[in-house]
Order: sequence, then structure tokens, then C-alpha cells
Amino acid sequence: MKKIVSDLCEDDVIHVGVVEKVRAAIPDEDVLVDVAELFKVFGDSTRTRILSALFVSELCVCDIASLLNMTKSAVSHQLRILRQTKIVKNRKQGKEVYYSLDDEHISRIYKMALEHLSEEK
Amino acid sequence: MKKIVSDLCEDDVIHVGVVEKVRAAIPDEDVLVDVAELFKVFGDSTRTRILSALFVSELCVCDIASLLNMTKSAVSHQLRILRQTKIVKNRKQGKEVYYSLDDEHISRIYKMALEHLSEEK
DNA sequence: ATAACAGTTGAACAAGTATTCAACCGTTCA
DNA sequence: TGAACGGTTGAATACTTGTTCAACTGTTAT
Repeated sequence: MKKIVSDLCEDDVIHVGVVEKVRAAIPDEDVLVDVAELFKVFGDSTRTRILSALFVSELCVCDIASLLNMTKSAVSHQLRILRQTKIVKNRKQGKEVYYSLDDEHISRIYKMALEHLSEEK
Repeated sequence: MKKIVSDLCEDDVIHVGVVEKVRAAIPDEDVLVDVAELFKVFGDSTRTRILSALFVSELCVCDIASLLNMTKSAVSHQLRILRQTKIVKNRKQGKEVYYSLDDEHISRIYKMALEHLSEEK
């Protein structure tokens, strides 16, 4: 007679001591959610393309759309996400809205990712 | 008579010179796709929780499942993604499979994100 | 005033993805 | 040998998300 086996782990976990040590050492749940949220913003090639452009120069929406061969609408939607997460800022001048990077850390994280990828063979 | 206006940018882009300068300066499209792919892997709180645990100690699947209160199946699915992107490695010992970090860069990128988040007020 | 344009927005659609569920593989041990 | 267990896998489901489309706002210039 085959026993129904739970897909969860039993109470007698394999390494209780290690698990408790790790549980005490990792950041709080909500911090890890924030970390994931930040990375999620970078996890789209449209947004990484926009950011890589803004590393070079401040740009208006139409410039970005032209550069990436996208509609202004699609660009604007992505810029809203980058704005809400405080990664870019904007200033309005006449009809145009100029976007630029809002945070120094961002380019360091981005460059570190490039470095990581280039060191793979 | 209202003209139908394209949502794309006209040929007479606002700042032709700047756009061309930026176009020449940004990395190739496929590199930026790779950057996005890497960040996408970090862009899920389950995976950041797994990674934060592995920063502390090597762990088997059942340990991770117990620690995060998830099914072994769900954990295994995410570990497969982390394995395919060369972020974690595993070794088999008896019935158990032990996972650990495969790359030094990963923890630096992760710690930099934590630093970024903690410096926000 | 009104036309033209830069940009934004919300709804709708399509594509991607994390978890669940059930079945399965391989190793250990009785 | 076969039951138990750690772990993996594929299909199904529910959810998230990026782009498109159309309508709209605000500013400039005629």
C-alpha cells in the first residue's frame, strides 16, 4: 500500500541547526521583496535600453522613442515605472519632458552586471 | 480638419545630434538583452529569498523549502532557473542535492542593491 | 481660436511566468 | 525486494506584465 507523500518537508528537517542559523541571518521578508522589486525594474530589455541611453545623456521622450524605434506611448509607460521607482527623474521644458538618471547607485549596479556578463566565457 | 497623428516620432527628431551620439555610445542590443535577462532572474522574491539563504550557507532542497515555507516542487523549479543561469551550482550526496552560489559577482550585485535600498529614506 | 505636436493615460490584448498537482526517478535502508 | 524519502519534471492554472490603440492634456505658434 503506497503512502501518500506530502510535497512539503517533514518536521524532522534534514539540517535543523543550519536552517535555524540561516533563518536568523537573512534579511527580513519585506526587504527581500524590495530587492526583488528593484531588480524586476531592470529585468526588461526595453528599460535597460532606456537606462543605457540615459547613462550617456539626458533625453526627451521623443528622442528615446526614436532611438529605440518604439512608440512614444510604449516609452512613456516604461518611463513611468522608472519614475515611480525613483530611478529616473524628469523636468518639463515647453512641450518637452526631459528624463535623466536620479540615482548614482543605479549606474554602479548596472555596470557591475555588464562586468559580470563580460567575464563569462 | 484634424490630422491623424502618428504615435511614432517624426523624422525631424527634436535632438538629432544627441540621439546619434547616444546611439553610438550604448552597448549592442544583445548585450542589453543579456543584462535584462540577468536582472530578471533576481526580480522574483522567491529567488532573492533563496539566494539570501545561500549567501549564508550551502543548503539542500528540503532545507530551503522548510526555511521558506514552500513545497519542494516550487523550490526545485526556481533552483532550476538559478542553475541554468549559472548563479547557483549543486552537488549530489546520497539522496540529497546541495545547492550553493556559483559566482562571486552575484553577491556583490545583491549587496549593492541592499545598500541602494537602505540609503533611501 | 485652432492646429500641431510632445507626452500621458486607461483599457484591451497577448505573451510570459510562478505555483500547484500528480507522476516519476534514484538512493537508502529495513 | 520494496517502502520511504529527497528531488525533479511536465502540464495546467492563475497571475503578472509589456505593447498597442485611442482618446486626452497642455504648450507653442499661426
